[in-house]
Amino acid sequence: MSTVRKRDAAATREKILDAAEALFAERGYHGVSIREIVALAGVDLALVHYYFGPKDALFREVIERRAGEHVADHLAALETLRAESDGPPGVAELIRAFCVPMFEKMGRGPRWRNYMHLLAHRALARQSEVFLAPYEKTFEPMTRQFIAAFREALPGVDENALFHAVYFMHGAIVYALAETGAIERLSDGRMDSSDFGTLLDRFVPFFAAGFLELAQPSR
Amino acid sequence: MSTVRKRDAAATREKILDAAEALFAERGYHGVSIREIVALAGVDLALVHYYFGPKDALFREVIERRAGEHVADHLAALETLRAESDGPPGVAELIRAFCVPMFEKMGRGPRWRNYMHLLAHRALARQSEVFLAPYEKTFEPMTRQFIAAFREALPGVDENALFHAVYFMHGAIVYALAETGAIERLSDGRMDSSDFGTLLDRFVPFFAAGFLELAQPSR
DNA sequence: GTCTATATCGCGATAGAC
DNA sequence: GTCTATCGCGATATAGAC
Repeated sequence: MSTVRKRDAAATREKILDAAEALFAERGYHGVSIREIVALAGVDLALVHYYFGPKDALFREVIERRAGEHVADHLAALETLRAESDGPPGVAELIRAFCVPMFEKMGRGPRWRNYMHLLAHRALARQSEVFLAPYEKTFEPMTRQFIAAFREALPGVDENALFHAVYFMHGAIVYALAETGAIERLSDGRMDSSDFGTLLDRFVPFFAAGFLELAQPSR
Repeated sequence: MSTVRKRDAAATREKILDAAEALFAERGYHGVSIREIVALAGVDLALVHYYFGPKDALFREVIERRAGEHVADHLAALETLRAESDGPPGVAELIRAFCVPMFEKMGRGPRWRNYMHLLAHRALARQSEVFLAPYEKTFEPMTRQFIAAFREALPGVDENALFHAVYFMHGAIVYALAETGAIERLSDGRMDSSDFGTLLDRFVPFFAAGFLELAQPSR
């Protein structure tokens, strides 16, 4: 009996988190009410407060549910790359290791895709939003490790220029992950924002050329 | 007398639009109430409906107030470039003409800066948001003109690859315009997201290298 | 753990005096 | 053109029955 109760409890929690994830990804924190979340989840209104407390705590939990695995995937990709390389990994490999863990999750199914949409949307939110801080603590240390690896790959390059290059790359990734439909509209439907395989094949050489330009200006 | 009335009316309208612009840029459409807007503007609650009607119409008006001038600046930059060049403009010049009209506005004062923050935030919003359509009609034709110019500058390059390149560049611009504080945090305060002069000097060669890679793959 | 019922508040919108 | 007053609704949150 208590086992059944426990399993139901876990299932209820997940149903709420899944619904919240989908709706927050679609319309942002303020654009979604708890009532809409429970309607989509098929659970009672009061259960949200029972499991998660106030709305902002629910929002944080939606991100934190997947953030650990997400960041671990990035760090594992960097580790693998270092283990396989003689000497410091090259720029193209680092770019690939930085974006594959994100692009790959877009194909894992609707839940991970909603999570990535949510992260992309959140990446453009301004600092003042209360619920941003915990996220930054998880993701920024990972980004710093990649920046350190880029520094090794491009010795002698101005440090601030390198920060800017990573900044440019991160912006492009975030925009692609958001899947706003911009590329479908601009290409009159001939391209597909969810084709992250083709996107990756173009992304890596494009940004590698930019990073290499830092080390060897063409004029 | 009626002149005074008219001038006051226009001033009231502007006060509401300025306050709405600042708050929508900070927290998005759903994160701001009309009551907060009138509090910041120092005008009466009922005047918002008198001048603009419902909340979503006010939001559209905030964007449309500046969108015309903004888009015209882009097109003028492209025209100037074409007039000054023998033959089709080069890739670096096109990149500069595409991003200068945006970066430049960040230094024009807080109102234009708020408008750009709002556009950046909005660029990541998902299609379903009702109030996106009019904006797309204004900006997409301009973007198409730049894409056509890039196509002339890089004859023979795969068209979809070119779309992706513009997509990457646009993502990086949007992220920079949002000024989320990410670069300050990652650089431990040594860099400044509002220094668009330095950013531009790095942006142009970085992305020019990426575009040129499309035409001359390094391997 | 779940659901009913409700407290309390702030929202967008508007009617009508001035 | 501006302001007072208020309507009706839906929001978050919670107390308490089951």
